[in-house]
Order: sequence, then structure tokens, then C-alpha cells
Amino acid sequence: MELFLPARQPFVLDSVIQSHGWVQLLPFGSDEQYTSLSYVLEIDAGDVVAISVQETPGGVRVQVDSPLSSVAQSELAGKIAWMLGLDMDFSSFYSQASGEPKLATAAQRARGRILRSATIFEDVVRTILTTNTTWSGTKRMVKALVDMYGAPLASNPEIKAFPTSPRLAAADVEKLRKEGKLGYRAPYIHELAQRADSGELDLEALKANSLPTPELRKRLLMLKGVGDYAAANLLMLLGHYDFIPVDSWALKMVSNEFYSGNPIGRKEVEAAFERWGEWQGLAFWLWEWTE
DNA sequence: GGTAGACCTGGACGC
DNA sequence: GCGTCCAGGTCTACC
Repeated sequence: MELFLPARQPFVLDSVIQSHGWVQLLPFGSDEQYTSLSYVLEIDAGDVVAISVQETPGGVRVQVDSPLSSVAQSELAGKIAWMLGLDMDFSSFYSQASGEPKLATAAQRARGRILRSATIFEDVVRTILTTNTTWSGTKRMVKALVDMYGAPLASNPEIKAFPTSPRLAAADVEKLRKEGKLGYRAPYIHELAQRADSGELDLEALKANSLPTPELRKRLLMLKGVGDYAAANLLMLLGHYDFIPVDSWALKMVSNEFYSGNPIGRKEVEAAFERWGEWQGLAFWLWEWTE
């Protein structure tokens, strides 16, 4: 079956797909030209569906591998709209960035939307798995979680969705640590899943929050395994760009660009992008760095 | 508020 | 093949 979803213009699907590395992590996938995004998700009714998204005039066309009830279709449409940020408006940022050569492609390519997972829970788990490791380590850990705990697609059990909070809450911590090779992150992920599954933690409510960014950041920092970098990354996924995700790569890039390669810290990174105000995280993210 | 050490894994390197 | 060192953020204890 197919769905058509409208997108606020301007919209360029491959800019969303290439917005960061999520597309390289299971169960995301894409073709080499980034014209199509694939994903597998478990919807609330318990069905596991594989979807493929292509850009079409005015929005996106979503191909679903199996028929769905109208309720499930509605849920799926809402999740895809969230993942692609279909309704997001970056006109204010484009206006501010119009005189900056290093952000010249932002408006041209409708950049700004950052690819999200279907749930905040999934994005928090992914983000924790990016910390204190290499990108190949992140890919390995995410693959292990999907392989070990993801719900299989009925038509092809080899293909699995990202595990939901109930599935990870029921997982064995030592198995996560040893077989999943999550190491010290295993108890963080397990505790997060248990709190989300019990209802103590309503991560999905953050999608519709109207909290000021500092308050939202405080809540994110209360999650075990989420520090300054992870919180800033999650804030951007939530549509708040006032903080910069400062990791070792950021320090290197900003040092080369603004500080002649001298050793710098978080404060220098923030100072370099302070003029972008509420858009500073996005300006940093979309900046065309000098190699 | 700032700092040091521990956490865990994979990869690079030397032997 | 084995051992050692290092990189990658966050947590905890301490000052």
C-alpha cells in the first residue's frame, strides 16, 4: 500500500537523509544516491512494517510492505511526519544565514531537518551508543540490539525493527553488556528502557513539549548516560538548536576554522557560534568546514 | 564549578 | 599472536 504525505516547502528528501549518520544505522537504509529512505518499525498494534520513502512533488510517497488498518495508517503517517520533520519551518534561519558563505547550501538544499527515529526512546538509545566510542562501534552496538531484540518482519524474519522499550526492559543486562558488547552502557540502556516501559518516564511527550530549551536540557541530562554532548544532540533532534553538540570532532573542526588549530574547549566553540543565537546548533551542524 | 580517574571496546602499533 | 596504548563522552568522588 502507499501513503502520500505533504511537506512544508522547501523540502529536499536527500538533505534529510544525509543530515547525519542515522541512515547508516539499522534499521535505516538508503540507496547510494540518497533518493530513497528505508526503515522498519513496530507500530503500537504490534505489527512490524517495512517502509520505503521517496520524494514526490509537494511531499513524500511512502510504500508500505503490507496492508494496514486506517488507525495503523494514521499512526504510521504521524511517525513518518515526525521522522522527516515534514512540517518544520526554517525560514527564519535561512534569512539569518543568507549572507554567510559557509551556510550557502542551507537554503539552496532546504537543509535543517535532521533525520529522527520513530520514537524519542530510540533516538536516546542511539545517542547514548554514539558516546565514548568510534562510529564503527556505534554501528556494531546498534546492529547487535536490532539483531538480538528487534521484532522481526513477518515476511522476512531476518529483517527486524529497532527494539521497543518493553523489549529492552525485558532484556538481561549482562547479555546486553557481553553479547551486545554495550559494555558499561548496558545498565544505562536497560534502566532507560525500564523507566520508559513502566510509564515513569514519558519520553514521547517531549515531541510536543513547549518547554524552554534550558529546562528541556535539564530533563535530558537527568537520563543516565546523557551528558552535555548527548543532550545537545537530542535537543537538535527535538527541534531546539540553542546548544552545540561538542565532541572531539567539533573541537578539531572549530579549532582549525576559528582558532588557527590551537587547543580549545567548549567555551571557545560556543563563542564561535554565539552570534547565531537560537540557531547556533544548526549553524554549527550545517557549516561547511575547511578541510 | 572544576578536575581526576574509571568505565569498555576496537584499532593501531611494536615485539 | 600477544601485550600495550590510545581515542571516544559520561559518571562519580573529591576539592
